[in-house]
Amino acid sequence: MARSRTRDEILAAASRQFAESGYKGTSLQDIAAEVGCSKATLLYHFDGKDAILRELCAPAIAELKDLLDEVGAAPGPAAARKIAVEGFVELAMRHRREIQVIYGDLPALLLQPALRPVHQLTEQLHATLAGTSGTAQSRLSAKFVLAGLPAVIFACTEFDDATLRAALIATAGRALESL
Amino acid sequence: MARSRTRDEILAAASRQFAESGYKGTSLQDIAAEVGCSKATLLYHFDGKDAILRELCAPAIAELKDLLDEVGAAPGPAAARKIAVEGFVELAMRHRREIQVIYGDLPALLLQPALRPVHQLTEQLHATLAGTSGTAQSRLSAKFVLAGLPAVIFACTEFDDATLRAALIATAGRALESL
DNA sequence: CACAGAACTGGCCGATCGGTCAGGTTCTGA
DNA sequence: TCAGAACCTGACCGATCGGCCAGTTCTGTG
Repeated sequence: MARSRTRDEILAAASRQFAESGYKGTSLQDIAAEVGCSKATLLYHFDGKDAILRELCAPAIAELKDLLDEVGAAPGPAAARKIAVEGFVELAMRHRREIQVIYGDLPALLLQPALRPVHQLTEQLHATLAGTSGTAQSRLSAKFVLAGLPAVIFACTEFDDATLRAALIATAGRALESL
Repeated sequence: MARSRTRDEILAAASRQFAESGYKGTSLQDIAAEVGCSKATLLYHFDGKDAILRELCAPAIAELKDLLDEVGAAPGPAAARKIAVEGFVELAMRHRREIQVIYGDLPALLLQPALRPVHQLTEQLHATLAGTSGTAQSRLSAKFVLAGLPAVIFACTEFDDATLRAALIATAGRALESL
């Protein structure tokens, strides 16, 4: 995979800047400046700005897909919801920046080719959290949780991971417990 | 105030496009095209792109300030929190698009001159929701609610306002009730 | 040492960005 | 009737965007 040191540094700088300034708000020149190389070097290692975003988000998107497979194999709706919440918290914490980039710039960023699969995956996750009842209240709580989790995970760097994980699962659980 | 019909149409188009595509993702040309006028006309009516954003968000920001004054005059922490949640839901619903623009693009958009006051106001709101205990859990829940509310309000156009308002207050209340 | 291929760069491209300006048109009140 | 205000526009500006390419430097191998 990671074939060159410069290539990794480009991904790292892009991750940081995309999360901080947004995809549109970050130029190739900005990334190149942080890496300490020329803009042409970025385009030597990647097929374009979109390709950088795609490769950056690929692991997170793949894990999101795995999570949904796991959710699909759950014995019942309650178990599915539990897996979805805890799994998403875990996933979002492992990929803080990417999740921030993806979920922080919706819906504008969803039009980006690199994030094509995300929309469907998010819809599935939403459906799981909302449960089978399909009431307005349940769908709304699900959206609430899906929006709140990434925002908090990115914003809260002050807590250690264990504390953050436990608190998020508790808060999300309370928000969803109307069902 | 609104001195011309074209001026209002510019604000309406800008509001819609900023919310849909983000501030950076919307060009003056895009707005002009929707209005059906030239780009120069936008800059005749406004001092620049930033001025459009400023005027667009001014009412929402003013109401946010009023809300915080009201919160400050509450008899106790519990009452303050109740006023904050219900007031913010009401405010965010009345200014769906603007709230989406402001809260949907953080933190990149906060650097925009037009949104200078927003950061401090948001901090105050956060402090109110978190309460005086200052525990990690309470601060985290507060951020969770502040991120979730705007996202849901913008995303959920399927429910009537009364349903939405009631459900949001209930969900936010549950998320916060660890205190 | 020679050489192939990977890594990297400066310079350039067309497009588009926000913004300016001179000038034309339309509205309005004395 | 007519001057001035209000309104609107096409043409243009410098800056910056993502992307491209020819050419140079680095590096590992026979």
